[in-house]
This record gives sequence, structure tokens and C-alpha cells, in this order.
Amino acid sequence: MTDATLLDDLEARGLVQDCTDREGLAARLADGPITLYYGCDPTADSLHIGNLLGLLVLRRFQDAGHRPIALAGGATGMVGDPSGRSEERNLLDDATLEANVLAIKAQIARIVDLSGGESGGLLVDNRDWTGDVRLLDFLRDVGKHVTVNTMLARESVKNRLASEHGISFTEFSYMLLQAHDFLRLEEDHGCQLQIGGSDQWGNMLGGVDLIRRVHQRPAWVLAWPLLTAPDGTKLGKTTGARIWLDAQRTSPYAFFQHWMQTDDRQVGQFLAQFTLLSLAEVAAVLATHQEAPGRRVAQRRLAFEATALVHGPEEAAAAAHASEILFGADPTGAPAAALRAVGREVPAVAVARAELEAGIDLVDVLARAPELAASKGEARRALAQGGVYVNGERAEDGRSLTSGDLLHGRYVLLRKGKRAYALADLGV
RNA sequence: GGGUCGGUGCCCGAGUGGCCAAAGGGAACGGGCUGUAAACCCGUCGGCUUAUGCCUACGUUGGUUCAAAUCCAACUCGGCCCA
Repeated sequence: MTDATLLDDLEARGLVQDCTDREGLAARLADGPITLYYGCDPTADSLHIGNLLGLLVLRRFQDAGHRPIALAGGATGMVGDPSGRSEERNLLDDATLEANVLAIKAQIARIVDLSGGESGGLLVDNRDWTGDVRLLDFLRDVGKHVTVNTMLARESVKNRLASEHGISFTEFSYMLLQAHDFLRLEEDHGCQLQIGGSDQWGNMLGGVDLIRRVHQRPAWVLAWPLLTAPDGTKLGKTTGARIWLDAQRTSPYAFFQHWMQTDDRQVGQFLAQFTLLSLAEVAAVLATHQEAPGRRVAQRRLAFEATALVHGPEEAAAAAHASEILFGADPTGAPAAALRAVGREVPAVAVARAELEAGIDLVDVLARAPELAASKGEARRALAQGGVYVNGERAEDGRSLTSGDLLHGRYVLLRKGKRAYALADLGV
């Protein structure tokens, strides 16, 4: 891919919502490799799929020969971004932040090549240059170039000013820190482009202005659209299950399943945005999918590609394999090896052989698996509503588990609803 | 510092002494229909060996009362206005 087509490719993938100067940036990209950055704040010890989108854009630039910088925002994370927030954030303490940054770095490295050097990317933490900045210097060197009028005009600030919770000076200052980051990266690494979600638009612009005012040098911002729900409404940060890149928080199987359940209306968009398939391949997959949407060819491919990027091809294949067993034929006919494979992917539930021999209330077992039921009450409810299945067969209210339910003498497959599974493996 | 308004279940939000585990909406969950989809319909949605029962819960602590999310006091956190 040549530089001239990179922007077109991104646009075709639906990854360009706004650009400060599309023409100018295209010309700059045609001129040679550019250094660009994408920042994530370490608000948790794992990134989620929203960040994955950004990392993949970084990767696309890298694959096109440009030099990516991934910024873990130790400093900005300390302050809290007011964007998209209705109220003040809770601040994180140093130790938590430190651990979060460390965890996030590892995740970034899986997507972007951070080996440094000519083409290799760079990983930076803005605490490195923010921590020792003196207040007076900051006010003079950064603050002097920004008017409060502009800051107040930002959508995120306006919303917070209108809300009953207000906004603290700390969060108000966030955009200055981010602008300062861009300035420092421009000075130290010749970074000329910042990418981010359109919710970061205002914050990102600050850096462009600052660089122009301080150095009279150009800089660009490229923003992709925010992820939306299938019906076009905004995908709330707090609503809906967050899908994490960390395997402890979201298992590879669960991650795979998330993509598997993608709405038909979004699967094409996601294939373009969350995989590295070429647009021609995406179109081919979609064409096959259209022939028989029920086979979920596109979802299957999306799930595999995305899971492979985050957890590796082996994990992706294992998740795909387990999915086929669970959503395929009658589990009572599944070979022991298949059940063993399932056991590595779905949550385990502990049951003792003695309990089965004596016969144990199914409700008690369900309540032991948080994925199936959060309490006995919930377990009873699910059972009463006909939503519980033992080895693929709907369980009656009052059902007990006994040795007779064992498959291959050691497994019992439990399911709630259509897709929540847990496996009891008694061993041999 | 003064005044004033407010802190309710996952989220938003009603409730101003008993009829309150607390309206309504959203999210979520189960069933039906399906394609592990969409739309739609029905149901559930604090916990407990399912109970006209007990426990926990309406910022915190204490008080008034037969009875408090509701009244009083102190504290605490937040908004707004004034200085």
C-alpha cells in the first residue's frame, strides 16, 4: 500500500470522521513516513475493544511505513478526562496507576510493533515529561497560548458546566495536558499527527493549536467515529458489557463470542475496522455471508480475526472449536476430546463426585458459577423459566444432578439461556 | 465564610411518617419466534431451603415515634447563589 492510498483506505473502512486538514495531511503522507501518536489513559488494568480500534489504526499506519507512538497516559489518567462524563472522575492512586500502565503496555505491544528504531514504534508514558514540569513554567509555556474562551467552548466542558455536578479545575485542565503531550512529542520525536476517537476531537485540537503557536509548525489530527449500537444510538461507556483485552477479565472464548454475536448490520463495518483484512477480502467475506446470512460466515470470520489479533491464532482457533461444539450438535454425543477442549474455554464449576453420587440440587450447582447465576434466587428463577439445560437438555424445576448425568464419566455441561455455559469436570 | 438545594436499587428517576424491597424508564436476564441476527410478544429483575416469613437496603451516625427513604440533630459529600 502506498501512502497516497492510506487515507482512502481508512476512509473506506469508516475510520475517518474528522480531519483538521485532509488535503494537507494527504500531501504530508505522500511526502514520506510521518510519526503519529495514539494515547490511552490507564483507567483500568486492561484496555477494551474501544482502544483496540485505535491501536489497529496505529497498526495500519505502521504497516504503511509510518512510525507509531503509543502513549500510556499515566499523567492524564491521573487527572481524568471530562469527555463523555457527566460527573467528576475518581482519581487513581500512584500504585494502581503504575500497575495499570504496566498491564496496558503489554497489550499495546501485541498489536503494534514497539521495537523502536526506524520503522518500529515507540511506547511512551506522559508522566515522563509531565511529572517534573514546574507549575509556573507550565502556566507560562502552555497556559499563555490558550484562551479560557476556547476551553469553555468545548462541548465536553459546556455539558459539564450545564450539569449539576460541574467540573473541577483538575478535569478542566485535562485538555491542556493533552495539548502539552502533543507539543512534547512533536519536539522530541517529530510527531506530527494525533489520532483518536471523535470524542477526543476537542482535546486533540488543543495540541495542534499549541504546536502552531509555539513553533509555527504544522500538525494534524485524524478522528474516527465513535462506536455506536446497531440502531445508531451511542454506545454508552457504562451500558453494555465492556469487552476487555485482558484474558482474565474477558476470556478468549468470551471475546470470540462477543464478535460472533455481532448484528448483521454492523458486521461489515467491524470486519473493516477490527481486522487487518484487506477491503477486497472484507467484500468477499460479506458476499459469501449475504448468500446465507444464517450461517454467520462474516461473524465467524470477524470473531476469529479479532481474537487472533488480541490473543493469538491458537487461542482463536480453540475458541472457534469450542463454539462449534457448544452451538452445534447434541453434547451427549460429543467425544471426550471435544469436551476437554470446551473445558479449556468455558468457566468451570466445582462439583465433587460424592455430591453427584448423593444427588445434588441443580440450584446449588448453578449458584456456584457466577456466569450462570449470581445467587440461588436467580438460579431458581432461571430454572423455573425453563432457561437451564443439563447436557443440552432442558432441566425441569427441582432437578437434581446425579452420577447418571456424567458424560464420559467425568463431565457435566450446564447452560443457561442460549449462550452462558459452564462445565463441571470431575477428573478421572 | 454565609445562604440554599440535594445525595434513593446496575444507571436515570418518583416517593416527604404506615398501603415501600420502594412508581416509571433504561440496561440486563429468561421464554416464544429465529440464524448464537434484527424486529416483535410474554415474563423476571436485593438476599435467604419460595415464605400472608425473615434479613439487608434509600450518604453516615444518633434521635423522635407503636411505625422513618420520609420528621429532628450532627457529620459528610456535591450543586447553585452571595461574599
